[in-house]
Amino acid sequence: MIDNPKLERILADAKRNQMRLAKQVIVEDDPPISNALVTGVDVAYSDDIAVGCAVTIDSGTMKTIESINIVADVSFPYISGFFHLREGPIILGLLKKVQHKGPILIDGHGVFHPRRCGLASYIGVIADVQTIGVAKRPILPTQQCETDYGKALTIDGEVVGALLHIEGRRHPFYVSIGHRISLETAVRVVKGAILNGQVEPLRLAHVEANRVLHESLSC
DNA sequence: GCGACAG
DNA sequence: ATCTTGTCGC
Repeated sequence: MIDNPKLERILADAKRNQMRLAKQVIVEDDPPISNALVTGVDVAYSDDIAVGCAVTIDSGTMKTIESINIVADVSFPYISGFFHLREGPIILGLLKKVQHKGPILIDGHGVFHPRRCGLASYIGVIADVQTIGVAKRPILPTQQCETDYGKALTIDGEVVGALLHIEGRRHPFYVSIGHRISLETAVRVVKGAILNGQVEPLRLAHVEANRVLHESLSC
């Protein structure tokens, strides 16, 4: 693993990097969403082996347009608030192979983060792509307020995300701006990619990542 | 000091 | 997230 003093230094550096990147996050639609293509990214693990997968679908038909995957070694541990140190490298490598351009759904938070730079924002700024954070659980306590696009999540009055309640689901999705998109549009994009109570691109990426993982595990 | 804490 | 069978609930 990594010894404590070494890890402390890495996290201190990562914090400064996150605060720097947070200032570069663009919270407007840039560019405006022009088609129905949406990409979902997920990573599956077995010890230090990781399989990342990106599935692009047409949210109008819910059919897959493109599916890419990558296998890599990952040793950095998961630490809340520093998810990017574990999953960032593999997702960045994955996106280099993705052809279709359009909003990318990331399994995690965007600006809903202690330093306003969760995995989705990190990926967005570093790769200069449109990203949206979609998580199943909050990372920080928040307040709520009603808006035209649903319940917004706020921290000390600052809007950091939105709740997306789906019928038939016990818990809501936590949607937040990743990069180059407005919260209103982010919610609309995720909403448009829902199928059977699930975010279809993320579900497909999850299934495919696990399939490839077990496949490459038996060889 | 104690508990919480994306995947 | 992952290790894992049957099981509770809609």
